[in-house]
Amino acid sequence: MGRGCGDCAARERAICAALPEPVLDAMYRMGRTELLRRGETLMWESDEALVVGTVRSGLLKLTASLDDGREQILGLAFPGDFVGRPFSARAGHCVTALADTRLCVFRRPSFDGFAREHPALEHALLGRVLDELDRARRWMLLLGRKSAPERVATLLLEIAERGGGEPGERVTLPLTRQQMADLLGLTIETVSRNMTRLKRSGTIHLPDTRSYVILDAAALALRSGG
Amino acid sequence: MGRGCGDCAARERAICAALPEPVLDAMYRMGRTELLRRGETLMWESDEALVVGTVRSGLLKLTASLDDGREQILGLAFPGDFVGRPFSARAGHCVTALADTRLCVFRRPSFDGFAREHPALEHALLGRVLDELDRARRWMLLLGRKSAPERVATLLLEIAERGGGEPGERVTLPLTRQQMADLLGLTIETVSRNMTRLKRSGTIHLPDTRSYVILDAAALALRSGG
DNA sequence: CGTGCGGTTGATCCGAGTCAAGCCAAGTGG
DNA sequence: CCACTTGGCTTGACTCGGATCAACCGCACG
Repeated sequence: MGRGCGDCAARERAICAALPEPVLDAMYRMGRTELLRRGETLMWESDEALVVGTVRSGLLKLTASLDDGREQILGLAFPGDFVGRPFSARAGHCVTALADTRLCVFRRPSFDGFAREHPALEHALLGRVLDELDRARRWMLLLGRKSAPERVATLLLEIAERGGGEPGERVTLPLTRQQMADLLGLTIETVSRNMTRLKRSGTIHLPDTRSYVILDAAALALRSGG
Repeated sequence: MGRGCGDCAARERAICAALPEPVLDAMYRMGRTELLRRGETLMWESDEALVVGTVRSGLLKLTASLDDGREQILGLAFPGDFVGRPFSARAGHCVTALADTRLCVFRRPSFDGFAREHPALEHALLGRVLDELDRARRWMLLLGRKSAPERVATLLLEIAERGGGEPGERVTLPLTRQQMADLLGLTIETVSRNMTRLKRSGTIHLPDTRSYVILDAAALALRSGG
């Protein structure tokens, strides 16, 4: 696949879907495949953002932090998701791998120029960013107004839904308890306590610490607060 | 100015800036001026979103709520800002006037089609939505991790900055205490207490309940937590 | 084997929520 | 003119949920 990241870009479900062939070809030549090991960081909150990219496999977190180290996860990037901040020098958040992750990476200036010349790409990007904004705003409601039990219930439902499995199926949890806490604006202890509370009430089953089964979806939805 | 909202659209600083004349002309014909009185709502969280628009004058809030009435303000829309959710049937949030507001409104389906045909418009929109996403994410850090005093300090700095006046200038506060609370994920009492605490410490001055003067910007920045 | 990491659980603390009272300025109606 | 209401705001007393501090478990790994 030469210098670019051919089959990588070609298989992106969101950004590249619906792009005409010649546009895709040109994109191939711009992109490079990059491997990010668990824990490594693609870009920093305060640095100039030199790249954008799409996730091929693995999982990334976007985070922002306060001076004293308090951290908030702003979102996760699953395979197919776009990361980085086009048209701006600063991303405003860190991007770090939660698992070994393969990316298709573009230098930002080239990507910006390319996007400006290809409305189909900008249209796809716009749809993607609008979805992301919706998700961020729903999360603002959770962070601003939901109680700890509601937050945990919401997260479990969301992940189960995102995975798309049958109700009653085993869901794999791609996050540690600490990462759940960082996503929910809680502490690890509070997350843990609420998980065991859900377990004891028979709402969920916990085969191991990185997966769960929803036993009573209605009860979980009730606890999620709407 | 006929049926459309000619000078309205023409003067939007963000969406229409950089659009070529013929595109603007076509947009004129699509848009309608609408007046929203303080407290009236343009669209509801759960309803189908039939319109999008830009704010000419006044102030709007975007909100989401839980079943039991707890409310979170997701953002404010000042003159020039775009509101609504293009390319989707559901906005996912309410849009309500905090003051009497004039809007330039477009039926969503027409706007969507028009945007698809005019890459310059989609590009402008993309830039706007990316900024909005950045802002939402910075607010997620506040909601998830900042203490009440930090939240209040952050808001006062942000509004002062957005207004762009000199340091030491009187800043008019476009929000009631309740609205500040809804924005910060706090209660009205906590906001009030922290305002008086800042006043007593000499960090700010409060000429009346709807304006303030920053006396010690450094101290305020320090209290905002980074 | 120990060591470290992720997770759980308990005891305690504290910050923000809740409940309640009261202030002040701007209506409103007699 | 005054009496009364209303809405926005402040303040105090108290409660409670989630943070903090600390101990401990279980397991993978050198």
